[in-house]
Amino acid sequence: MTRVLVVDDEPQIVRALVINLKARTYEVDAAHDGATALRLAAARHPDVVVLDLGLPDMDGVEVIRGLRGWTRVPILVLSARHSSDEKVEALDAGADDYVTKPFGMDELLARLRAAVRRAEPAAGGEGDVIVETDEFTVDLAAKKVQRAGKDVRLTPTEWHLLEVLVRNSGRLVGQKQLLQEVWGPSYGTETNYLRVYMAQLRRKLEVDPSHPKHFITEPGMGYRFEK
Amino acid sequence: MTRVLVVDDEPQIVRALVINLKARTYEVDAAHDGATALRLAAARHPDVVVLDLGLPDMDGVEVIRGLRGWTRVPILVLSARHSSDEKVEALDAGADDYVTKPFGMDELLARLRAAVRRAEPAAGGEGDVIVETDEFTVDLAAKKVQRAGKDVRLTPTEWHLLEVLVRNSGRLVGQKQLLQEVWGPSYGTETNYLRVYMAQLRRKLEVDPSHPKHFITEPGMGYRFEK
DNA sequence: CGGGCGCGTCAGAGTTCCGTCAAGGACGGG
DNA sequence: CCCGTCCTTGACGGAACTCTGACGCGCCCG
Repeated sequence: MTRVLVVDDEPQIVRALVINLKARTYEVDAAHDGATALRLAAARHPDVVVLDLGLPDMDGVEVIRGLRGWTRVPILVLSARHSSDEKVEALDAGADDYVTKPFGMDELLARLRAAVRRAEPAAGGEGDVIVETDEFTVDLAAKKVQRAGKDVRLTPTEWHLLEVLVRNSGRLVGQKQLLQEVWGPSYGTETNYLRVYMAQLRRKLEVDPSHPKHFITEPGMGYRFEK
Repeated sequence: MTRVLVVDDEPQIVRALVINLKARTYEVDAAHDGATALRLAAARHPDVVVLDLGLPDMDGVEVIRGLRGWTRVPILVLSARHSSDEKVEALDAGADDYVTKPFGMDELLARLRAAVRRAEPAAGGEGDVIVETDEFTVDLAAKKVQRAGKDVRLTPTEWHLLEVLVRNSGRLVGQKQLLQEVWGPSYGTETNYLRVYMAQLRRKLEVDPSHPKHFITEPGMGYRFEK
């Protein structure tokens, strides 16, 4: 199910959006200020963010930057300001779309669909995205891992970590990036989490967990997944 | 360079767009009807399409569908019609954005930048920039070095040093600059660090480390990386 | 011819970083 | 209310990395 984060300080707008979105079977989180928005985005990993620029605690553009520091989630800006400069600033800060109030609900929903659609896995059409190694297979779409024909049980955090690594297959992923993508932007330094969960993953997926073939440590830099 | 396909039947609008885009160093193709647009898109593979819905030969939405049949190129719709239904139809047909005429050029360009930006290689795919020599290859994005088909292990400092040299491929990099970029601004004189780590790099990457072909010392000045 | 300088090489000391284990706490389901 | 699962946190031994000093070599210049 698609998860939407709605950020606006006007309760009636939030209410209208939440009702309309839930009616279309979106999952909705709501925040009424920028700090909450950033926290919720980190905790819930929405598929799209609807963001009002006029927030009580911080500039909307700062929220955009805060998000763009660690995620490419689509951001649909909502604003009462029509000036061209405002739009340009928001878009260049990393927003995906800009709608001025008052807005038509139909149009907003269509723009939201467009934003979600284009964020979907690129090579659409064919079957699921499956990454294979000698010893196990990862199905990114189905969120399933198989080893020797049997499903492997992963906890949410383990899966999330695996997902980031597999999506960057072959590339080195910095520990800061890993931490921020899995645990959220404020967890840039808790490298002990990484150590614990990498060990879990290796125990569940590697033949010889103490001599990993696929989850490779690059000391001082990060980790790398290799087929 | 980014290539833009402009589709509109009003010459003055096309002219205004072409001038503005070329001034910002975009490469521009123009079409004045739907059939030409589809043909040009196939022939030239633009990075983004700016499409007016009101075309003489076919419905703009049909053009969108025609493009979406085989490409995910961003489509930015331009239209004189303000009705919500029109927007929804175009967006659901596969358009990425919808701007109503008359439009502000600044805003249009910002939306265009946003569309191009998010189409950029996410982090998936293979398309990394790779620097090659006879004996080894350096993948800057993946932080990966291969030699004779096998991965070479580099420590953070070694990698950092290599990165600076490769990014300045062919140019001389002063020792002060190297030291400051790798070890920090306060390390302008510790040239012994350089000696040690250059030796490591050569040992790992050069065929004959004592007679380097790629990591060349310029006595008294600095070092140079040569393919 | 000899001394100074810059560079390459080597090996050891010290520090940082990583894997592992285990215990405690939060949360949800039965 | 209890129990199981999952996340967090701390501690520790060992491995990897960085730093540092010593030495030899070639080159330039006195």
